[in-house]
Amino acid sequence: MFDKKIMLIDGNSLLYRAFYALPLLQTREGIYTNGVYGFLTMLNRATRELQPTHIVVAFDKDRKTFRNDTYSDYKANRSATPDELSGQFQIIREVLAALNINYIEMQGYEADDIIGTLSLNAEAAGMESIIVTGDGDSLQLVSEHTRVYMTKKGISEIEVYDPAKVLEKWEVKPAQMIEIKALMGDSSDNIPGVPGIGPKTAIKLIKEYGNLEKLYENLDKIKGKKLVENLAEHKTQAFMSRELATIVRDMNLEGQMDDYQVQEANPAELRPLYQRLQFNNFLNALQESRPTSDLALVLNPIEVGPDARELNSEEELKIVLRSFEAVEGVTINIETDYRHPMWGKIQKIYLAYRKEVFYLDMSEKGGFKLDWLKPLLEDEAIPKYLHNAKFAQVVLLRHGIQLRGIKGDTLLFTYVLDPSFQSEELRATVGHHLQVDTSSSSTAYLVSQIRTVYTLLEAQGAPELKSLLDDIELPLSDILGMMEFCGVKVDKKILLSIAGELGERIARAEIKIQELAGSSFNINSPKQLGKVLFEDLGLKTAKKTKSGYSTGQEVLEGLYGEHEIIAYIMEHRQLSKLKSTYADALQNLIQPDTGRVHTIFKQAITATGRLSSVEPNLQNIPIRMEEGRRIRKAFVAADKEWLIFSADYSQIDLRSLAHISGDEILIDTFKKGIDIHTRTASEIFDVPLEKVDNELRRRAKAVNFGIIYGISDFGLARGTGVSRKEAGRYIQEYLDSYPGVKQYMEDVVQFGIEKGYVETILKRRRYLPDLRAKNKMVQSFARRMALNTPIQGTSADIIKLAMLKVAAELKARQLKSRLLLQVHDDLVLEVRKDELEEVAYLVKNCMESAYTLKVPLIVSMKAGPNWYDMQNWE
DNA sequence: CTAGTCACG
DNA sequence: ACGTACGTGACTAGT
Repeated sequence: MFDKKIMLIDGNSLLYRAFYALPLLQTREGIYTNGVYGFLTMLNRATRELQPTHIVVAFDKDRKTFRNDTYSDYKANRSATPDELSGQFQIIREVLAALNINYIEMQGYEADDIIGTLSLNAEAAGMESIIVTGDGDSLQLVSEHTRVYMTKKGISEIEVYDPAKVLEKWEVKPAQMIEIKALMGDSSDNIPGVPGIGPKTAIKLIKEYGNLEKLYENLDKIKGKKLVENLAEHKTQAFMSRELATIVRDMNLEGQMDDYQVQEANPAELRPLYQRLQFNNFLNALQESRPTSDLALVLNPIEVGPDARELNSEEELKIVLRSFEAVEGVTINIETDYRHPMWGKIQKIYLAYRKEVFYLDMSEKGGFKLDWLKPLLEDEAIPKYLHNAKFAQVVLLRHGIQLRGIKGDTLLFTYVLDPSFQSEELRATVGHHLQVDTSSSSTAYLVSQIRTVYTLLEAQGAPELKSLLDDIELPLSDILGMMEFCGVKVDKKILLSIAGELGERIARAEIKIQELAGSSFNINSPKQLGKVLFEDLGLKTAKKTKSGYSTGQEVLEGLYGEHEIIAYIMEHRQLSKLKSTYADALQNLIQPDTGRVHTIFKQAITATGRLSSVEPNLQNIPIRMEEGRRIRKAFVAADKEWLIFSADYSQIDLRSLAHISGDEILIDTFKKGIDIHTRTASEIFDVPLEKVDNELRRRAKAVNFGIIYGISDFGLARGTGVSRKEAGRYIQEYLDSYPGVKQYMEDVVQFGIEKGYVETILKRRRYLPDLRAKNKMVQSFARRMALNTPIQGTSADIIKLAMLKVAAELKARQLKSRLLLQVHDDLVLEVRKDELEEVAYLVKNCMESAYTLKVPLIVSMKAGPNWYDMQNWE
């Protein structure tokens, strides 16, 4: 008896759990797979650990696949639609069929009911049951021969419940779980319970009285007036809740227990399925392994090893290094205590060579000297593989070590293959490409897999992407590393004085605002401000957000004439933004010993190929408004010998568009050096160039922006202030005037629909599966991205090329001047005064010749003692 | 940890 | 009928 073991899987809860636990995973064809992947991983793990003789998966048939309350979370956090979750249920069924695992669903019943019935039948047949689930509903089924195997913390941990464990956690017998639920309810299952009763009270009451009947018999003995009232008032609801919570255990199921015996899977069916889902590791397992059972086909045992071997002395290291064969290269990973290369202290270094991983304790007590590694790190001839090489490079630069011979970077490789993949984490990257659950993998294992991932990607990446990686991103990474290490000098005294002044003005505005409002409140709270404006002062409400009145700039501008207070609020907003984000925050990011701030340029974040900048973000230092622009006074040159120098592309996005679209009029305009917005105004408003006034030019400028962004009449109306209809006419006029652009817009969308991605001049891709979405809104979002990405991305490509040229030229001429920042169309350098002329000439040249477009690239330059006081330079 | 707001290209 | 301009990061309030 009880030597047979049936595994009863709650398909809904498990897939649901997996879906949320894993980052949204999508194949290039747009099939969502994270839920399926997580489900299979859990199935594997459970099978491996439990060794069942029988398996069944149960699905709900009458219940919605997800709940209303969580749907809104889901919508807010994930851009997926419900279709994509239910789509995954269908895929699971297909996979289960190929695995020859039975699944059951029955109209009018939930998965729990099927499981409840089967576990009872199993017991009668002398079998042990193990229920695999992601939620606690089935705890009531626990008995001597029925255990619950429940996933926790997403899917990474597992807890096994037997009667003792239930008692420990819930202080009652498994059968009493329904009484608890009857009182506390369960919003996810739409069980109301009794209001005001949560788990604590429910447990207390059931522990004392055993069940609802006894509880209500003794209602007069219960303490707490409100509690008794609630219990009395909701008596019917409590009993109804209990019924809802009770799992059916006597369904009429046709199958015999032995129908569910573990069987051989069908590789011929599995293979195309895994291919379509891009489950490469499962696929490999299919091809390579000589399966001992069907489940070995899905199983991909989590490899935790190899364990790292610790090296403690220079001698040991030398012996190991001697065994390295230069050509094969070595994998390196550096861990710091804080994830900023200029602030963090090195804690551990991992080296991996072939199958071995070595671990160096770099903490104080470890006593390992970084200098011992210097010969290895600086040797150009030893190829090195890293994940985020720039981080290691900058950390090492701080210790006077030049990391040379970087051959591969899995972060950048992952990015060029698919810029939408969001994660800088090595763990996530390895998990993503090798399709293994790395949640419990050791760092040593992850480091050992960097090389594996790199080789895998080399095998599957298109050649033009490999070239984008090797010729652009990898060398650029080195330049960005030097820029980060160099940093920009920031004068703390200037920031302090600006902050002081702003503080006073903010205080004055605050007093005035409170005077006018007649109450004291926090102006920085949109919620409180909305109340004051629209309730206390009774201003007419224009726009709403999810959670209340909108108090954004646009709304305030609309209210400008309505009340005196508005002007002060706008002033307060502006000033407190400047103070908190710039004047105050920047001070804390100055490195005390050098007086410089060291941003991190994120090279693998944006979907279009641009860089981004963090800690601090130096790509959004104010410039448009004079008030904020003054912040730039604090960004100063190193000393009297140096200048801040800035060179920016004029209209680079529109030039990219001219090139990509080949539109004759756009090309003509740029070739003749005519102001582009004036020309556009002349075209769409049908007036001669010299008759274009400021207002017409302003509108035309907005139209040009609209074109770049993937125009819509609504958006343009907002940008210009004209009516939506009027905006629609502008667009029509524009497309008639620029037929090349119109053609481009049609072509790029068509290309995107056919290939699944759009691309830039350097063949950088952005996958847009949503172009084929059924949901119109989702689709038109994707359409705008398809229109914008080649333009923005091409401009990003061009300035990256320019940076490579500039850096190479500065180095070749052995100039001391250096790149500091990139702000999308702007390069900022720190230039020695005696090099100014040469540098200006060289930078202009490199930028203008970075890539030969069908139109000229024009660069304008400025120089000065700080980032504010700049004079044009020619 | 999210939403609202606002700084930049 | 829907509800939109593209791409970022940081701060604050409030759950």
